[in-house]
Amino acid sequence: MIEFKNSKGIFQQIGDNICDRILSGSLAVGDKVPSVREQAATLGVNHNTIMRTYSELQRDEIITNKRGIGYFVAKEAPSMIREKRRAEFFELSLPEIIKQVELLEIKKSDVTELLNKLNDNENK
Amino acid sequence: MIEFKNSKGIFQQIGDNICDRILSGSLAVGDKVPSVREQAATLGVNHNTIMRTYSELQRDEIITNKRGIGYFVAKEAPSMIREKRRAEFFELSLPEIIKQVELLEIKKSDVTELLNKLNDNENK
Amino acid sequence: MIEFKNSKGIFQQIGDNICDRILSGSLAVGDKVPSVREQAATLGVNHNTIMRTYSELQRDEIITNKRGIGYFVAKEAPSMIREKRRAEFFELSLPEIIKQVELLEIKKSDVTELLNKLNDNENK
Amino acid sequence: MIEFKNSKGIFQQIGDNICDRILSGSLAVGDKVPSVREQAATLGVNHNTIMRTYSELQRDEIITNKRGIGYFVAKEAPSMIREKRRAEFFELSLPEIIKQVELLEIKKSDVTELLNKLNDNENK
DNA sequence: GTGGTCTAGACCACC
DNA sequence: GTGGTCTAGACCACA
Repeated sequence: MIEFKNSKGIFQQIGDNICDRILSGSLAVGDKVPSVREQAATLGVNHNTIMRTYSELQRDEIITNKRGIGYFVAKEAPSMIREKRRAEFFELSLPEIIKQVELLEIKKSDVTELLNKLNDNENK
Repeated sequence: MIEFKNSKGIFQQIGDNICDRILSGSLAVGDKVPSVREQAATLGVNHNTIMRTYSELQRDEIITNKRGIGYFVAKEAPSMIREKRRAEFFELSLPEIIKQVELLEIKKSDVTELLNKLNDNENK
Repeated sequence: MIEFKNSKGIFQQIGDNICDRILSGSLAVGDKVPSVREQAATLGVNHNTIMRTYSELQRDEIITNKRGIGYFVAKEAPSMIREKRRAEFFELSLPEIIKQVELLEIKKSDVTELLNKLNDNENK
Repeated sequence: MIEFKNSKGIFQQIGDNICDRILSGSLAVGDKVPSVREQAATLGVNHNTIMRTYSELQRDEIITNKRGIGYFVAKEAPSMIREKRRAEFFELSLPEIIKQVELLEIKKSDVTELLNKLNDNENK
């Protein structure tokens, strides 16, 4: 799950992963996130790396810290993450995709084919 | 045009830029690309940086080298670039987009709206 | 061991040397290779030179990189090296030898004499 | 015939080629070698490059210069070239090949197969 | 501590 | 003039 040779930092990949789980509901508001040591052991990573991940998530008010007990998913976490990501999506990701499709003369059908899968999801 | 504080390295941005120019036809197959030191002076960067750019472009068979003369746009450069970028698109960009659309519950209409512009391009 | 006036670049000789050590087993799969700067200090060369060596070895999938930790001998390294060198042998070295033997009218016996030593190896 | 991206200099490749032709008899002792300008035009190379080739061949007493007339294959050229190349062959090329065959565990049959072609040549 | 990038400047071989 | 390699030293991000 962790790509050691990715362009993003490992601490960031882990943070993204936690955000993903919060969005998908696999980590609900108020849930305790794995402890630093536990998380480090699970992922086979230095605990300093996890510390940085949690520190930044806390700074972004996505998790909160109760001293001596652990970190917990903040009340507003899902909406904050969704807000932030939507902004990134519409301002960065999507325009880039559009540009690529035009420049590379990619067939619309190749893209819509994959989008149709999403239609099914919306009907769920 | 070159962003010095981008996440991508300068040498890579310069390479991307050259690829763009090849795709757009501003640099045609067989054309001589600016000499290493000339390019360095033009862009205000070190010649080693350009060397790295050119070396990687040569490795990807986008430019070729004639000893003592310079670098030239390779015969298969446009197709190589297109192929490389398409691979990146379908393997990296698009899956990421799909994932985001699902996770953020973005409306299909918001995406298709932008795709419709591409229909126009196909009719050209 | 490193020849500074050789036709091959220093960075390449160092790479060849590492490959030799992998083939001979002195560097085993999964082993950490010396850190860039440590290696540089050991060999008395610049760290950029080692960076180039390691980058190319990584590109050839002979070593892999774990961010912030170091470089490690890749799983498929020995077979990759053997494959690469065999290709070089049959495509470059051997044809050159054949050409010389023909052109110089060298006696077959002079060559087979040395090849017979190899018979012994095969019987091992 | 000329590889622009070879490790050997172009001037050297051209010289090697001329030596090859002298060995094979395609250029006989006393023959006039192509003029600098003619050779340059034929190979699509700068005439300075040819000048360097001829200068070095002259220095090695493989060709001689008659001012205003041209360059000619020297009397002792074939034997000199053969001598030089044989030395290189037995001291450099062959030992390297032997080393490779052992290290890469290349089958003897793969090598002898190609050597057998030489037997046929010897019978000519 | 690790790698990664860039600069500045030097030196070389080749065309 | 061209590319190519190496050094020395700096700065940064990441673990």
